[in-house]
Amino acid sequence: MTQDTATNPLDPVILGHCAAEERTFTREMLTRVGDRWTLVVVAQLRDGPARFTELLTRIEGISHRMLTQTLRCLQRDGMLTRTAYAEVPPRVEYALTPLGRTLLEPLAALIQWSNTHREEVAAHRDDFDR
Amino acid sequence: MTQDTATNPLDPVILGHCAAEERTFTREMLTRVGDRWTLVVVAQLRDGPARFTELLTRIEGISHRMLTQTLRCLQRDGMLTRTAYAEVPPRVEYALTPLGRTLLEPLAALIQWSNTHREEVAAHRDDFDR
DNA sequence: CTGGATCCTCGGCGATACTG
DNA sequence: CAGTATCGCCGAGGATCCAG
Repeated sequence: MTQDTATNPLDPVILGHCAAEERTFTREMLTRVGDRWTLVVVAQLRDGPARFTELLTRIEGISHRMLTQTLRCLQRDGMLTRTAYAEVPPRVEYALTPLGRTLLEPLAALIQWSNTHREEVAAHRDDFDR
Repeated sequence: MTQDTATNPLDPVILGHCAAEERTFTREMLTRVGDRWTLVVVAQLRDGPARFTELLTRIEGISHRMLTQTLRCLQRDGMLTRTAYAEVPPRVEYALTPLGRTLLEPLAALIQWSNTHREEVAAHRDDFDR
């Protein structure tokens, strides 16, 4: 490969100087993180497991359908676990896995960025809209 | 618990313990970063300015319409500059601003994460789909 | 309570045609 | 060459109903 592709992660992934699999996966992850509910769900599980209805209640605005879908997606990727208890009525608990937690760290950096630059961006927008 | 809420950016932003403005803006930024073209455009400008058609050619799959839209969006936020030269035929150059470049840093962390954990996630998926 | 399946709407995006 | 406006399609996602 080219010499510096290893040093800056942006080069290989975004510019295409790497395996198609990696590019695809990275795009997929960015899309995930950028979608409406993934992060909210993950954040809700950060301090401990929660049940389905519990999440549905706590997360304002999410629909039944999207919660299911988001949970399945995260579960499939090994970001969270689903534990069904054989009771009536059924009880299901979702919990973040260690892998799921590792994602929170790089995300924090991005969130930090947005907090730091919010006003600067807002100023640019006002200027542009004038 | 409560004491470390200030140190972990995830708490205020995602969990809602902060100003609505900040939450909204953070969501907006995550959506931006997660959309199909923003990062690709930014990456293309990383090594220097480029013209409209140049970008259109280099970025495989992007439509005329989406390139315009993506560029306007980034320009409005002060992430890039648009310079039109009074010539015939017209020439317009787009260039990343310092603000735009600062965004690349936290993004690299996320991209790094996806590279590191790609195979692990893939394994989970295979397992789940079985 | 959990979660699948179905229907239906709405908005994003590509294609295209048109201005400066 | 660069950019806007219009149209039409397609799919994401909400509402709802059914099942275990």
